[in-house]
This record gives sequence, structure tokens and C-alpha cells, in this order.
Amino acid sequence: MLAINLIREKKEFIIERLKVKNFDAEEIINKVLLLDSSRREIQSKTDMMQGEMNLISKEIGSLIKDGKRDEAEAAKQKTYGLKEEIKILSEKLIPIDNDLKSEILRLPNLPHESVPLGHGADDNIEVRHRGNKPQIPDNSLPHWDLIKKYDIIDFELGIKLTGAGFPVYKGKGAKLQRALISFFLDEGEKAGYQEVLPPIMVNEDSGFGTGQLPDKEGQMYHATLDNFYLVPTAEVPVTNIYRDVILNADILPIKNMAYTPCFRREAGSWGAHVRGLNRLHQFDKVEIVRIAHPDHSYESLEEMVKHVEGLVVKLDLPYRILRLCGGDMSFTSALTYDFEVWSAAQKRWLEVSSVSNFESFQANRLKCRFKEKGDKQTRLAHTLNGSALALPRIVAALLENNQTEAGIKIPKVLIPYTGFEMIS
RNA sequence: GGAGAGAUGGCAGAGUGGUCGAAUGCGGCGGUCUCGAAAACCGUUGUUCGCCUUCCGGCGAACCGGGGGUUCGAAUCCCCCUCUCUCCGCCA
Repeated sequence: MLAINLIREKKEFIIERLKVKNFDAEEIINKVLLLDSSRREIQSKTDMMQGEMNLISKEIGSLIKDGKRDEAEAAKQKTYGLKEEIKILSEKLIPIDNDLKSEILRLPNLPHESVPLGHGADDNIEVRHRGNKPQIPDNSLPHWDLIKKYDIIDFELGIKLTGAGFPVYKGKGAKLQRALISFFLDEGEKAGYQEVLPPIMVNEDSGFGTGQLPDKEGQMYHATLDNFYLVPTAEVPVTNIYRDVILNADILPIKNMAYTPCFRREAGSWGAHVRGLNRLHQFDKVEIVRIAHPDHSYESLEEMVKHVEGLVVKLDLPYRILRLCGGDMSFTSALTYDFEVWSAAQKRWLEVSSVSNFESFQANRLKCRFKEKGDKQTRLAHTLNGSALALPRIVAALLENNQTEAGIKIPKVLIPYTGFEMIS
């Protein structure tokens, strides 16, 4: 949510910036400014009247204390008209407040100045790439065939238990999941992230705080009886730890990470490229989350990119890093880097991480603020997060890229975690 | 699930209709003292919105779990919701 001050002061700037996201903000902003000024006008009036009411009430109090009943009664008469006026005005304010809020919520976050113009994936800019695409034999199999061949992930069984997109990991397949999670968490710990194990269902306030609600309601599983949502990413519970808090500036940046299963309905996004592990309703992910000082949040972002890069390097996967263009970025992000790894049998890049700076956009929804030592004013913090990493596509790439006649070779760094060197 | 009790500032804890944004203690911050520190003493100490102000700030409104109501006036009375605790039941 953009700050109202910013909208008041930098209307033209916002309109220009949002063009990068191919978003025409002019109409909404005009509406916001109109609603905002009538809101302020009404509030000034009611504040004044309420002040008058308070004065009279105090007067009545002391009159009664002095036993001046008649005068007190006369003073009471004065309040009735005022009270009615205040009521009318404050009732007028309610829809204005609601409209104002919902209009502001329609505005996406401003893209950072380095965000390239563009409409879709083709316009993203490759920041760098590393690793050679492995040469695998012509009879190599895509991962959905490999998992069957070695019986490590069972989609049909998942369908029986739950439905499509809820795979069952078995034997070495299950162990590989656990190994990756542990590896990612250990690497995160080395990089100074505190591990948290949060609830994987959250309430409405949390869903709102990170921006899933109200717009992306249909993307989350909803436990209606209790009105809880299954988390689509650990970002939601971990970032919401800092909802409604005022932090001391000197503890920034806060660095947390969490492993959680992630649940996504993926309504309307099933198509040709989603076979096997490419898209699931439930998957595992380790997420890194930071709360940063606005002056240093981009340093944080770069550190996070480096960290994620370290992971794919250690797993020996060919990867590329993309700076997302305005049209491909999320509603809430100011700058996003995507990581993609090469999937040798599918012969395509798979997105395995998305690292973003949300600047104060989420923080404004969350009311996550900080205070500089000795300063009276609170300021909005910056929030950032990134996958480090999401498992399924990493597994897909590992299986495909490392397949040999004898079986699938496990990357060196994972062997201490798996306890085996080969899936065969 | 049943019965009861409760929710007050960073924390603890008073306050049951009238200058109560809220006593007191702790903590935090600033100062005195000290070479420095501790102790002691003095002072200070929330958030949001609006209006005014060149800065410092000033004035007003709102906030005592959340929402609604009664009243000239609500932390205090009434209703609904949420959460916490105690006992019972069930249970990994």
C-alpha cells in the first residue's frame, strides 16, 4: 500500500513510475486525492465539534458537583444539536474512508528505477548466468519419467490421498527432500539467518499484511470453518511477525528464514508446461525474509541474491539471474530478481527463486515501523524476501541433469545429508 | 466440548460514570555526582489522525483486546465477537 503522503505530494511521479508496470494510475490517484481532501475536511469539522462537546461535558460535570442543577440542564440542551451534527458527519465519513482505502489498495508498488520496461517474460533482463548446460544422451528422460523409473515420487498415490498436484515422496525421494531442506537451512544459518518454524495457517490480518488478501483470495486454500488460510509461502507468517510493531533502528536488518510447506490453488494456471514437478499445489520451500532500514534495503537485496546464488552454485546447477521487467513483476514488489535453473531433459529454464524488495509497500500494510535512537518519529521499514530455495524444480533439474546409465548422481554437498550418492 | 474468571501503556499493576492518556513500581532515555562505572537523586517517557508552524514545536481529536450501544460525559454500565487463564471432559 502506497503511503498517502506520497500520493499527495508526488502525484505525477507516481503516475510516471507506474507506467513502467504498464499501469495507468491517473484515474485512481485523482479519486484518492478527492476522497482524501473530503476526508480531511470532514475530520477537521468533527474534531472541532467534538472538542466543543468535550468542553461542555466537563462544564456539566463541575456544575453538577456544585449543585447547580438548572445550569447543568441548560448546558445539556446545548449538546443535543451538536451531537446530532457530529453523528451525521461521522456517518458521512465511513464510506469515504472505505472508498479511500480500497482505492489506495488498487495501486501497485512503485518499481525501482532500475526496473526495465516490458510486458512479459521476454523483456526480463539477464543479469548473469553461470554453469554449462550439461550434455546428456538423447535417450535421457524428463524428470516425470525418472521418478517413475526409480519410484521416488508418486503422483497417482497423491491423487488418491488428496488430488492432483499433491505428490507423495517415497524412499530416496523423501530423503532427498529432507536433505535439501536441511542443506538450505544450514546454509542460511551460516549466512546469519535465524530459523523460525511458523504456523502454516494464518488469519485474515496476516493475509492482508503481506498482500495476499483481499485480491488473491482465490490463490490460497481457505479453511472456512475457522477462517484460516494455508500459507502460499513462509513469507506470509514470517513477515507478519513484524505486523504492528515499532522496532529499534539498531537491530536492523532482521534476518529470518523458515522452512514451510507451501500451498497454492494455482487456479487457472494449468497448461502445457506444468507436468511433473513443474507446478504443484503443495511443495516445500525455505524462505529468507528481511526487515531492513530504508537506507540499506538494496544492500540487503544484493546480499540475498548472493546467498541464493551460492546455493545453486553449490548444487552445481546451471543458472541465470533475471531482473524482472515492469510487466512481469508482482503487484507488491519494487525490484525482483528471478533465479532459473536449466532443466536438461525438458530443455528449458525453471524458476526456482524470486528475490524481492518490497520497500515500504508491505510495511505500510503491516504497520511495521522503526525508530531511530533519540528520534520521535516512526518510519516505515522495508521488507524483503526470497526463496532459498523452492524444492520441486530444483529436484526436477537435479534428476534430469545428473542422470547416468547407472542412476542419478547426488550433488557432493548433499551426500552428507542424504547418506547415499546415487539414486538407482 | 462444559463451567467459571479475566484482557489497562515496553513489562508488572491500580483505577467501577466527570480535567484519567490513565496512579505506582520496574524498564528505557537525559542529567547531577564520578577519572570512569555502579548506587543515589532529579527530570523525561506511547501511537494514530487533523489543523497551525521555516526548524524546535503548538493546538485539537481518537485510542485502556475488537466491534456496537446507553449517557451531556465511558477504561469504568449494557450487547456481540476474539483471545487468555483455571477446573472438568477428550486427546498427539
